[in-house]
Amino acid sequence: MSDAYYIHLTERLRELINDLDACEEGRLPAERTLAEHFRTTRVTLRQALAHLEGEGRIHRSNRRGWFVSPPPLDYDPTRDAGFNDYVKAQGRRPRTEVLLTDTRPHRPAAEALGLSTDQTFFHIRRRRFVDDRAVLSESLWVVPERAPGLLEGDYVSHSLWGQLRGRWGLTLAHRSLRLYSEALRAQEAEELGVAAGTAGLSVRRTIFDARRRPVEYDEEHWLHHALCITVDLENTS
Amino acid sequence: MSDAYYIHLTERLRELINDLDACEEGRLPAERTLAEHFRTTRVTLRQALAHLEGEGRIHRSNRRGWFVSPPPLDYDPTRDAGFNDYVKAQGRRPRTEVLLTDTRPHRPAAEALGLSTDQTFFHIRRRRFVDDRAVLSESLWVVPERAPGLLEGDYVSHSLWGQLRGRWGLTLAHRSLRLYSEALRAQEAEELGVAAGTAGLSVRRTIFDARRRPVEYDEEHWLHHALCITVDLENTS
DNA sequence: CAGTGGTCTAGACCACCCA
DNA sequence: GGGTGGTCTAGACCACTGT
Repeated sequence: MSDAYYIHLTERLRELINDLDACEEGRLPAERTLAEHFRTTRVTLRQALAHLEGEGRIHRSNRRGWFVSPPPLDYDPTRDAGFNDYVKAQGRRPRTEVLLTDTRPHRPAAEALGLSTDQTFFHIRRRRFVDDRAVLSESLWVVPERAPGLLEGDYVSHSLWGQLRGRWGLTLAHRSLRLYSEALRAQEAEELGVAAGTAGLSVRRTIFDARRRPVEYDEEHWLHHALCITVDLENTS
Repeated sequence: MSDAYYIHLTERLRELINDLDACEEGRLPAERTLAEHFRTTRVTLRQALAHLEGEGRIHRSNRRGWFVSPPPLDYDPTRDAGFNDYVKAQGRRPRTEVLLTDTRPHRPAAEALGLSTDQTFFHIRRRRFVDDRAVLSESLWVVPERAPGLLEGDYVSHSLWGQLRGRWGLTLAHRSLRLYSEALRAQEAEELGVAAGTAGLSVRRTIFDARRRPVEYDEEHWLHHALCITVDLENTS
């Protein structure tokens, strides 16, 4: 039924968003204001907003309101350019917050890396921002034998992978990626300032060095429209 | 607010889904029936269903009802194993329908491949099923000079890439992928039997041969929870 | 034609954010 | 404390699917 009112509403809101985008303040008016303006109810209005959210045109910050979404970030998970580098290269402003570090076993990491389940890891959990919007919550588990003293280092402002190569001479030779569309769970959602159940994209990486020794396992949870994944391959057939 | 009723409902429905999953018929009862059973309204019930849909536990076929979702398909877009092969390898049943073939210019393909915009292509549009559920709508544009006579061949039951290698001796040496979370547009949604705006995953591929000649460009639109993308890389740092 | 999901109304109260 | 989004009610009619 393409003549549903919320479809029409979606198009009208799209125009509004384009106008807002030109302005500084990319925030939409209150739902009640919009509903009144378009002579409909909040339910129908929210249906249209949800539609635009699904397209990645707008997003909401939990209980704060609706905002125009910036263009997605290009991201190549197969390259080890640091987050800071590729965000800056796209004219955006990166920021990283470390939420926690510890040393302990972690079953999924152990299984992915083929280690025994009581293997301990250096664990880093952090949150990353683009232009002051939290877009990524991630956890890394590094095999301590590969990078002794890692947690004493400055693993935030410098690229972690750069350090693994530079300080410990590791070659990140074998990498396995898994990408999956998900609904963000309570913890990640809270860290990213969105409602639980918001659409996300999960990236899991398992890395071995040139001697096939396990190096690292990590899980990334992205706001799903914050990124466009790109991969360039040469001669891998 | 984790004590919202729809959250509780979500958990109850999750149990119901697990039970249904064991049975043959993976269809949920009617919304009105469920709403009455849980002593709530359809609005609230649908909120819980939408939550589970976002998690990929259930999906709907437009106006037909809600169904338990099967596990996602593992898919490596960097390998050129045919769809039929890797679906079967996972114990699932593949099927392909050709929706249309023609020969004409296509601007996005031309731009991606670095050709002039009046370049014509062999165009194939098809729909692919896993266990009789339509999960993928795709269009391919092949440079005619690379594969003369392609559209007369049996490009359906055999792997297209296999033919490019076998019949025309092409090496698919340089590949560029773009993955993006999207909302399915009217045409793809209709082909997949879902409502427009349903969450999807878009995969775009650009391929050059060993001599860097343009070979093919394609766009895939997947139901977003129908697949888990996996990529294995060796020594690419 | 009966039953289903899709859309919509006109309200209401609550939890949280920010000034 | 005022305003915001988040949740919820109790209905209604429409469009489509399947028999």
